[in-house]
Amino acid sequence: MLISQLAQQSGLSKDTIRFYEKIGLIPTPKRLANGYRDYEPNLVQQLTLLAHAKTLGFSLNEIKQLAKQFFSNQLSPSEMNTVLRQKEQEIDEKILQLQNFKKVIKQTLSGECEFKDMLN
Amino acid sequence: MLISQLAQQSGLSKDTIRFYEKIGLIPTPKRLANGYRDYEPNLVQQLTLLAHAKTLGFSLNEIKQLAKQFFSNQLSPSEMNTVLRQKEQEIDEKILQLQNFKKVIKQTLSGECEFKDMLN
DNA sequence: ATAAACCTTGGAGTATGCTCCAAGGTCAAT
DNA sequence: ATTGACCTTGGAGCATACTCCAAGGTTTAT
Repeated sequence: MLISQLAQQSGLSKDTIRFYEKIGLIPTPKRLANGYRDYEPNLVQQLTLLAHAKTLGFSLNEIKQLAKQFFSNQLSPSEMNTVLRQKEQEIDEKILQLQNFKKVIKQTLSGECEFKDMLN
Repeated sequence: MLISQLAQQSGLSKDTIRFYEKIGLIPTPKRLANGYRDYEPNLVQQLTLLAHAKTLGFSLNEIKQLAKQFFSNQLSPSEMNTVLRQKEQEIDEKILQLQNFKKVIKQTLSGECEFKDMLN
């Protein structure tokens, strides 16, 4: 799979994909005889997951560290468990914050919001 | 309320608060006779809300536009309703993505994850 | 009246995350 | 064999969001 196709299917730009490779966020792909990058099709899903993580407020570095921890095999099963449970908790917090946002929006919809002086 | 106190209570730095004022994200505060900024205590909650929005992946510009739309009074009630319902939907999507994340984490916890080749 | 702890402005610098060349090689079609 | 559509690298440039001076004014405490 060439980079254009991967770009098109993942929704990321070719430059972005090469940039992610440069910073070690995705594995260096195999190369064809002519030097072109040759991607595994499953990278589409990985990039999609990555893009979702970004819209959820995770930085590239956080994503990188997270993936490293997950797949390094340098963690004992119990350490791995701890990392995952902790991440699960962070995600639960984000969900709570979003639900709180929804509440603010609903209050605004029903005219009960007291944040009207937020802007001048 | 002086800027140091606001910084301390909101968890943002003084520079960040002044920066947010410069880009019009928060109202320009009253000034004391000596020129010092004098903040309303309720700005603490607004800054906290803002910080939460940031960790949820909203950019300062999105937050600004959102707040503008909400409080501009240039929207008819029905337009306002449309904006809010749309935002509510975006939030629901984020919640779904987070829940999907949790699922991936749980699969990893139980050893069913197929993303092990994500990093080299 | 001098120090310590506040505040002000303007502007420079930094980190992150792309985004866009420029210069050149490859490949398929006409 | 030339056009057009791919690909490569390296490096510059850009938007966002701070972060950190420098130079100076204010206030309180000794």
